[in-house]
Parts: sequence; structure tokens; C-alpha cells
Amino acid sequence: MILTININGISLENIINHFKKYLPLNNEEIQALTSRITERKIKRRQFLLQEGDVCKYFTYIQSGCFKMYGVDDKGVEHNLVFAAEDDWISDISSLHRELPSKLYIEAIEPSVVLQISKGDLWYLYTNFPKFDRNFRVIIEDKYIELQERLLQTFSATALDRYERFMDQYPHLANRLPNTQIASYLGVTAEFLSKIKNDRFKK
Amino acid sequence: MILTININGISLENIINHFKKYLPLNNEEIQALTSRITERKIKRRQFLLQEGDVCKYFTYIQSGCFKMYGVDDKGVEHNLVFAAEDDWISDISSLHRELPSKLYIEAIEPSVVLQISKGDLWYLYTNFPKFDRNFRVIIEDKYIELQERLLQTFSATALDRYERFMDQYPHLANRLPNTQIASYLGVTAEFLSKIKNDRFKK
DNA sequence: AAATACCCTTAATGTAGTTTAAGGGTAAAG
DNA sequence: CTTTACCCTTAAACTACATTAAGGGTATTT
Repeated sequence: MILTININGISLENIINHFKKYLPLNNEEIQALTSRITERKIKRRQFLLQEGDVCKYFTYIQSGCFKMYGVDDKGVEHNLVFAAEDDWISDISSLHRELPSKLYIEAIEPSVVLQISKGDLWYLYTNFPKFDRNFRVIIEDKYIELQERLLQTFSATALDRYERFMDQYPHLANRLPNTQIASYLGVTAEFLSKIKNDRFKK
Repeated sequence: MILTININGISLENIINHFKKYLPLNNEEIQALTSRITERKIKRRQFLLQEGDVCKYFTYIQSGCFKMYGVDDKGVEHNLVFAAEDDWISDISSLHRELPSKLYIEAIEPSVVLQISKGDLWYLYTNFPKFDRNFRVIIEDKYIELQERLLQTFSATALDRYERFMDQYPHLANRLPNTQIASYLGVTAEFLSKIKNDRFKK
């Protein structure tokens, strides 16, 4: 059978296909999910979350690109993650504990997102265990990424980390300015510029 | 009613209480879990996992303490996590993907662990959704910890990170040698020694 | 009791990455 | 068409941390 994949004018095809990579949703689960989703269009430089706010949503990105970052006491931004189309972004710490976030989530490009509120997400978890399963696997994959990155940060040079980033995230590499990549790698834009240049001179 | 909490001479009280912090297990779930658990006594310096091995188990620590670390191409160890009693440890990446691990898990103290094999864990996930839920929350908490640590690594000095570690993990702080803490903080033991001393001289 | 293996510290020297400052490029906004 | 705002690069001085080397302490092994 074929399902309607536009409800209230919201295109839901992407998110439904997204879950097919895990345990695919049945019609009842799709209905439960899609009736709890809000679509938002986000402009470049617009924030989904700012320091001090409590994070209210788990956000699926239909199109566009976001960065989540913290700002240190000198005012320097440190990018924790990028997330583009068909990915999730949220400050899970703030969402779970309902405490003010220390982070910002900001659009790098004009974007369209689908958001689920914490209450709705809890409803889905409680009534449809498949969401527990799917989000367990999603978060496990993110945990693995983060752990590999932490190890790299300790054990590899900035150039190694840069090359690995370019290999691992080709869909991000060519649309992000070097300032943002530098902040993700944990170096200044000046230093990134230097090591990229040194590499060619060899 | 009161359950037997020793099966085949294995003390299961701790792990059952552990799950009470999340969604507590009912008798059927306890039975399913405990019949799939293997107890092992581990000596100091003994490995649960070595680089090149495929990680086969999710491990609950009854007593003792472990470190998980990677070794860089210069042979230097970098501690990713410590885990002590009433905590879990595993290389989730290797466990999931069934690929050789790049990490070591080594006992820092004589320890007793309860292990669940990947197959048994998948059985529990499939037949008792509560395990999906509980492990989702467990891994989410670990993700939050890791994310905070990564941000700190970028934005705080080694002294800040040291003081924060001592505050946050008092149950680890006083039983770990400084060499191990230095490796966790991402600095050399020599430098840690220096900054601790500089602090007092002020 | 001696020997080995860790562990902690101090200090000199070396280096990866920062800071500051400056100049030039390109895209968006008026 | 000009202005503003980012973005990228170069280069010099600076700083946080690494490396090497050495000495002393304490626990574990022989």
C-alpha cells in the first residue's frame, strides 16, 4: 500500500525513509510520529537554540545545515558538531535535564527542519518501543563518532584531523568556510591556513 | 515478593538495582537478563579487550576499575574513559560493527564483572523493549558526558580540566595515579605535576 | 635484602598552535 | 556602484604544552 507522505503540506518522505535505515516504521507509528511533527523554515544565521535557553526539541533536518557550538570565556566559538540534511540535532543534555543550555545551534544555510517536542518524543518512546530502539541506535552511532573524534584530538596533529575531516564528511567539506572547519578541528583559522599551505609546499 | 538474587553463585543484586535507576525490570526481565550473564574475575593489568580484537561483550562492573584507551603511532596511551563499580564499559563501535577494535580495556584494580554477549544483548533488545529504553538512556548519559568533555578540551586549560575532573569524579580521583589522570586530560604526567604545583605557589 | 617496576617531581630545551596585525578577495546590502 | 561584512592568507612574537633527562620515593617481586 502507498501512504500519503504529505500531511498539512509538510513533506514527510525524508524522515520516513530515514527510519527505514533502522527498524522501519509501520503505518500506525508513522501516523503517531507525523501528527507530532512541526515544520519550520530557518534563515541563515537564525538560532534553534541559544545559551541560557532550555532545549525543547529534537530536530530533524530536511534540508540545509547547522552547527552546534559553545563559547568560551574569551568569546571564542568552538564547534561541537555540524549536521546537514537527513540528520538530527539537539542539545540532549538540556533536553533531558530541562536545564539551561550552554550551547548554540545556528543555521549555516537556509534550512527546513522537522521538530518533535520533548513531551511528544516521550509519548512516542512510551507507546511505540520501536522509537526507543531507533533512537538508541542513532545515539549509539553519534557516540561512536564523538569517541573517535576525542581520541583523534588527543593523538593526531591538526593536519591529520583536517584531512580526516575532509575524507569523512565530503558533503560538509565543500560548503563550510574554513573558519568553521578550523573551529571544529580545535585550531584557529590562521593556523589551518598555514598547515594547508605547508602541505602543498612539500 | 522477594527474588533470589544469587544465581549459580553470581551476585546479581547490584545490576538489578542498577536498572532501578531507569525503568526497573520485572521478574521475567530479570530472569531473561540474569540467565544470559557471565561473571568473570579480572586481575589488575588484565585486558578485557586489546587492539585488533573484536569486542564481544557489553560489560557491567560489579567491583574494581577499568580504563579504555587508544595508543597513537608514537606508542603513547590516551585514556578515553575510566569506569568503576556500577558502570558499563565496552567498545561500542567494535561491538556493533564486528570490526577489530582500535582500543584497549584494561583493569586498573582487581575487578569482578558481569558480561553480556552481543547475541544475548540483541536477544534482550528484541524480546524485552525495556532494554532498548534503558540502554538508550544509559548511552545518552554517556554521550552527554563525552560532549561536555570535548567542549572542555577545546575551551579550558589543563588546570581547569584537572580541577573539574577531581570535582566530577571523586570516586575515581583518589584511586588513580596521576599518570593515568594526565593521560585522560590529554597532557603529560610532567605537565600535570607542574600545574598542580604552580597552583599552590600562588 | 636486593632488585625491579612504577610513580612523582624538577628543570632545560623544543614545538605546535595562538595572538595580533595587516592586506587583499569576494559576496551581499544599500 | 559603493559600502559593509565575511573570508582567506602571511608573518612575527608569544604561550601552553611536549620532550628529554635526571633523581628520589614506594610498592611489588625475587
